[in-house]
Amino acid sequence: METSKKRSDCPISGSLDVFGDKWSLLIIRDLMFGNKCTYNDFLKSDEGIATNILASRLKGLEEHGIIEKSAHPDSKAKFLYRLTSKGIDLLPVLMEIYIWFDKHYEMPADLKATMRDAKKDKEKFAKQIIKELRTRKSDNKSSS
Amino acid sequence: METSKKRSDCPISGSLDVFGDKWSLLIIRDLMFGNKCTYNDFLKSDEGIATNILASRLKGLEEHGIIEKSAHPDSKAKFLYRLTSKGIDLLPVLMEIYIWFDKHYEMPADLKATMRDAKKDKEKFAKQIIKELRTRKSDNKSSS
DNA sequence: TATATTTGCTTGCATTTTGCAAGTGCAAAT
DNA sequence: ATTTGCACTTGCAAAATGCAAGCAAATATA
Repeated sequence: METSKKRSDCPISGSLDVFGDKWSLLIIRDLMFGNKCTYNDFLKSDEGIATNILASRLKGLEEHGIIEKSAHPDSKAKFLYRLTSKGIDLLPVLMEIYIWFDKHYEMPADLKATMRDAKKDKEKFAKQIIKELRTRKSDNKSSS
Repeated sequence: METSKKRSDCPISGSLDVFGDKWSLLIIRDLMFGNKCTYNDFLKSDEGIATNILASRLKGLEEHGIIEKSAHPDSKAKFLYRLTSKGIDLLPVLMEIYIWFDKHYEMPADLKATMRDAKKDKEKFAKQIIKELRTRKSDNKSSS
């Protein structure tokens, strides 16, 4: 299971116990930037997460209070996964990873412009994203 | 081995392919804040990394250009591991993880004061750390 | 209304990664 | 000359991951 014991008191170590695996941060990315919010949305991501792993990661993230699961307004067969405010607070971490990657690797073309914005004024960029995340709570278009 | 193929073109995914496991970021932490620089230094960290895993992670981080291995000035039996500038560039990522953790969990007492500083002026804090990392290249006291 | 499809999973099993203990070779200290 | 320290490697058990199939409830389709 994913309710593992903590390895030390170190904040980095403790954080890794929450999202330090190959998949959790990708789910968080999908929720934050990918406009994804259902199980099948996550399954369809480019990296190709296995369905059992996805289930276990969603459970873990929920247990750690990073995401929350709720009824989907469109259908009883669906569920809505959303970032909690604790999850949204990971935005700066994600942003710094993007910035690091941008500096040392080839950035996908469609992200280059966004990255320029983000680097120009991190605070502003973050606020914009957070605003979108909040408004997304009320509306819900799950079109690809 | 650790020369895994990339899962997608996504920067988050690509970054995780470099340091997205349970141990790599802890090694980077030790190099960045722990004043550690030898194999045994890393082995002795609180989390208790297994020696074979440590070896494989060091190899991976070196292959990815995050750290570099060199002769230890004190002894031919030792090696010196240091962050490259690419590795040092991960400082903002680490800092944001600390800040996130500080907000949502109990911070170890000895880090609270440091965190206050870091949050007050991130740039300044980062520059200070980087400065220390650079000067550390010339000197080298591996006392605990 | 009956059937097919979608959705969000679970289960079983093979493969891979991890963890643990022991061992190895070279350097350095005693 | 022998022991100790350092940086690993090796072998094997345990755990995590990946893959394919299955499954129940809800919804769409005929």
